This record gives sequence, structure tokens and C-alpha cells, in this order.
Amino acid sequence: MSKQVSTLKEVALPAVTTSARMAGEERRLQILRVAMRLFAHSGFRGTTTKKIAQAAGVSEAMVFRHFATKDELYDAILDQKACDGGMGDPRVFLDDAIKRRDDRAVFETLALRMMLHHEQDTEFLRLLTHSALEGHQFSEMFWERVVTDLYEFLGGYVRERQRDGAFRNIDPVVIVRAFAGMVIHHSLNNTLWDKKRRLLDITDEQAARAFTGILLSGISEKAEARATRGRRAHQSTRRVSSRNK
Amino acid sequence: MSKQVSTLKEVALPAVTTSARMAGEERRLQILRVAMRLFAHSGFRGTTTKKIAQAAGVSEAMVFRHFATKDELYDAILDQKACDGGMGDPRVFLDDAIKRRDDRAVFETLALRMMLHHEQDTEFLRLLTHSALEGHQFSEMFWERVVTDLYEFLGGYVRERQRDGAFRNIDPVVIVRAFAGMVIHHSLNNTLWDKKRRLLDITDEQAARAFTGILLSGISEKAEARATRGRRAHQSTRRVSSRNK
DNA sequence: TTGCAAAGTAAGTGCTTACTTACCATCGCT
DNA sequence: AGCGATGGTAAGTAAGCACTTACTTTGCAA
Repeated sequence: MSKQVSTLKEVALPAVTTSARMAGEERRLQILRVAMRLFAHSGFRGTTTKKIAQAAGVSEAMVFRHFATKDELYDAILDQKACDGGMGDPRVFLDDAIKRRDDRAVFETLALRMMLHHEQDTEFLRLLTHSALEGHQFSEMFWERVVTDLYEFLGGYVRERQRDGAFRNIDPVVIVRAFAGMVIHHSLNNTLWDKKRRLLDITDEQAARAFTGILLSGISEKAEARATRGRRAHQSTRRVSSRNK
Repeated sequence: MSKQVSTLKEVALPAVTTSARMAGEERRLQILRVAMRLFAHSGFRGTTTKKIAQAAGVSEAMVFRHFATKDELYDAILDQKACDGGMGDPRVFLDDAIKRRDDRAVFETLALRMMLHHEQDTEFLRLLTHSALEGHQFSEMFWERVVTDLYEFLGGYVRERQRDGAFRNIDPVVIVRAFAGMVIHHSLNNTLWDKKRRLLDITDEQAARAFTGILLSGISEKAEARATRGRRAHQSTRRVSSRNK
């Protein structure tokens, strides 16, 4: 590594050309959206109120008319993100699959929902990670509310299926961690590390199917469950995304 | 969520009480160590030169005597971390297991090595994540050098074992991603999100064994490979770490 | 048409930041 | 003893920060 390496990239986000005067609420929302983008990119400390104002095409004073402090603005953004919940309630959109005891559907739709959410709202993962690093309440709240809940819920399902004799007797929490690990790590890779997808370029559907396949084969009690499906789910999906070229 | 939530935690790192005059190189290393801790905690922008100086028990001017700029100090730290490589060369410490075609040993020792490294050098993951979020060269370099290399190496092994007929025909890159996901996500959880291990408290050995078990059963061609081992590797390891109480 | 509330700004305020300057203190060597 | 190299500091500086003040413009209802 050479000297003088660090040059934090400047994102010249083009000032939104909303020339005219805006209604109060409209301007408020616009500032919120703009600030969200900036906070997601540079974190709390890396984003100045001046930049926010410039990106919104107003003076700094306008920012402070709508939000008393920078903290308040940040919290307003996180509030919004927290209300989104993330991707909807798993208890709802997995209800059907769970009743049918369709393990593949349970894990695959969950994986897909998570990855799609992470992909369409890339700011979310960035805000969350920044928050976790900075020790901000948001990440703690998200953990306690969303993550804990998911572990409990999915862990419960796994436990049931173990009682059914369908899954091997592995600590359900470990299974959930393994599954979440594959999915979230993949999303984190795509939004943070390997945006160009140079190492692995597959669609979310392919990823969801592959991860689910590995996990289910990995925890299933019966060998039969493995052979049925998940056999043709791949064969060099690498660098052949439906999205690219 | 209530208003005015954000209060970035202040870490009152006690000033290192090294009263006396120090030799140049000694002081330099001390500042480096102290700064590493602070940068890992608060990132580049969140760490002031004043705090570094205070934590090292010297005046700010001393910091700038040893490092011309804050950037140079940061780079010096990342240089050191990068030279550590991370955890040693997998091609070396996996050599034996690979020659024996001992899949379990290959994945388990790799997982363990990674997790132990992450645990004993928690600053590493934090620095890396901060760097990735801030778009710093360090993360890119790490990606290109270490990560890409690991994918290639481990992917190569997987491909061989597929030719042997031992593994199912899944894209090797996907398999590596799934494996890395479980391991890294678990480490990230322990160092960033759930430091108290409230959700899952197992030793690195247990985690390595469990993840390897799931992965290998998940990708093995033969049903026999599954039953042999990995059967008794757990049964509610939750909340019973050898380290706690 | 006018009046007035709300949208908007220019130019600050005081504090913090990275970094500097000009000076003192102490160690080790002859 | 004494002196130069080196460890160390107090007190800056200019730029940048979050936030304020005092003021101007504009849409629109009566």
C-alpha cells in the first residue's frame, strides 16, 4: 500500500432542480429524501447540513426550519425506515407455506423477500450498518424488534419440523443464523463490497433457490428430500444474470 | 420511536498513563495502537486527532510529529492490518486437509481460523466495514487481494471434489458464498450487533462445526457422508458457552 | 388590492477541526 | 559540564461545522 491513500469519495449529487417555491410539507419530504440518500452514503458524521441543503436546492436555514437539529432529521429518516419494518411481516407472507409444511417455499420466499428488499432499498442496509458502527439506537431497535422476532418465528418453525422428524436435531437458532448468514451476507456483498458483481452475478431468485437448496439438504433428516429438487438449480450460473447483457 | 433519539455513545477511553518521555519509535507505535482502537470504534471522520492525542497521553502536536496528516496515520494503520493478511494463508494451513480430501477438515478449520481471527482482532472487521461504507481504498484492496483469492482457491477445491463425484453440481462460487456468508455473518453478529450474544451464544468451535455440517450435508452427493458425523454436534448449544458463567 | 402568513435567504455566531509555529525539557555523549 | 539532537508542549490559525438572526419574497384569501 502506498502513502496518502485515503481519499473519501465525494459524491457530487446533482442539486435537485426544483426551482420554484414549494409547499411546506412538500419541501419537508424532499429534504427528507435527499438527506436519506446522503446519510446512507456517508453516515451521520460524514453528511453536513450544508450538503443536504445544497442537494435539496435550498439554503441551510430552510433545513433547520423543518428540522430543529441535524439529529432530529436523522431520527425522522430512521423512524420512516423502521416503520417500513423492512419487508413486511414474515408471519403473514409465509403463513400459507408454513401451513402446508412446504419447507422449500418457506425458506425460499423468505430469502427472496429479504434480498429483494435489500436490493430495491439499498439505503436501508447502509443506514443500518452505519448505525450499528456508530452505536446508534436505530440498529439496537431494529435488532430487538425485527431480528429477534424473526429468529423466534423461524426458529419455532424449525423446531416444529424437527418434532415432525423432517429436520435433523440441530439447534434451531444455529440453523436460522446459517440461513440468515447466507442471505444477508449475499445482500451485503452486492450493495457494499462487490457492486459490480464481479465475483458472483446471479439473480435474487437464483440465489434464493441455491441457498435454500443447500440449507434444506443440509438440515433434512431424509435423504430423499434432497434428491427430489435442487438438482438442476444451477450449473454455472456464474456471470450469466438475466439482468446483465 | 421517540424524538431526539440519537446520542452517539462517547467512549471515554482512559488516557494511557505513560507518564514519562518515550523513545521515538515506541511513542509512534503507541499512537498507532491507540488510534487503531479509536478509528475502529468511530471510523475515520468520527475520530479526532485531539481524542487520539488525549488517549495516547500526549499533545496533538506529537501526533503530527509522527504522522504528517490524519490520513497518513489512518493509512499506516490499514497498511499494518493489510499486512497481517487477516489470518494467514489458507493455501498453507489447509494444505494437509486438502491433500487428504478431508472436506470436513478443510471447511471446519477455515471457518474456525476466520472466526478466531475476527474475535481476537475485533478492530479488523470494524475497520473493514467502516472502510467499505466510506468507499476507502482499503476495503477495495482487501476485496481484490484476499477475498477474490479465497473464492478462487476454495472454489477450485470445490470444483475438484465435484469432479471426484463427492459434491453435487452446484456453482462453486455460490457454495463459497454460502459458506463465507454463514461464517462472516456470524462474526459480524458477534462483534457488531449482538455483542452480548443474547440470541446465540456458542463457541467458535461449535459454530465452525455446525456450519460445516450444514454446508457439507447440503452439498454432498452421497447420503452416507451426512450420517457419519455431524449428528451429535449440538442439541441446544444455545446460551451455554464455555466462556459465560 | 392589499395584508399577512409562510417560503425563502444572506450573513452571521461561536465552537470544533486538522494542522502549525515557536518555544521548552531532557537525555546521552564527549 | 555543556551541548546538540530529540521528546514534548502551549498557543495559535484558518477552514468547516451546526445552528441563528434579521431580513426579503411570494402566494393567496378577504
